[in-house]
Amino acid sequence: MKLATWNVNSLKIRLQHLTDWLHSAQPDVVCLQELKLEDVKFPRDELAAVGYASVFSGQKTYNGVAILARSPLNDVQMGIPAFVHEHKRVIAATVDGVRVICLYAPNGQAVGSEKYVYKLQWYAALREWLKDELTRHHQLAVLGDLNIAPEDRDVHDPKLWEGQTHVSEPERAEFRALLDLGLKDSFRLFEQAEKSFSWWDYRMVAFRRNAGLRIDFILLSEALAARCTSCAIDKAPRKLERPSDHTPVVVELS
DNA sequence: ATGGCGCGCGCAGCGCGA
Repeated sequence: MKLATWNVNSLKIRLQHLTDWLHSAQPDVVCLQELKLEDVKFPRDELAAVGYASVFSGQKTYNGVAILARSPLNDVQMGIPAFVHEHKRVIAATVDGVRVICLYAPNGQAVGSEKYVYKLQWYAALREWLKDELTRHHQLAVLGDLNIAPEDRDVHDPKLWEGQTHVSEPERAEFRALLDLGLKDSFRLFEQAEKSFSWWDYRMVAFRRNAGLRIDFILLSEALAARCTSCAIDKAPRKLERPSDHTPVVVELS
């Protein structure tokens, strides 16, 4: 079973990239973020035509999350139950016995800003919810754009980023709190190249300079981590014309 | 190196992302 996450930065613009990638990568489950479209505009039929069922929670212009799967998606839940908010950042569903949670974490804008405070509140609510979810679902995967670079090795230039959002200590503490629930960062279960990133700024030819961050993750419960045989970042879609600024992360489970 | 990009909205230029 192959699970993937990809922040597409507008599904409307990236639909062709997505369907091409589904064809070449052959994932069983894909979590998408930053759809930037209303549910009535979600390309359900186009995705069904290439073999994927979908559940989605979108809104105009901002945010928006979806799960695609080749098997039926059951017990769909949108949002964090105890954190009611208009932002569409969370969707969950069960596929082939695996509880799949798709997340688009708040950006946080700048340390100390209102949006930063909201980001930390969102993470506090997420942590409590996932703690509960892990008692209900043995086989649980959390996939998405978490907007935190957990360690300095996940940052192209830690000195440049020092004290910025995505790397601040309270954000990193929230990431570690997810690991403390028993979730594993699947990427770090395996040997990886140095300077492996999942996002690169559109500006300053950042991709060519590999000036990126690793902020997209697949976290696995212990039962799923035991089944995990690989985790990789697929940089190919970032090299296309008009790419998303993020690229897919993929795990394989036995 | 402090923004140069790319998106949505909507028709000019701004908010936002990370």
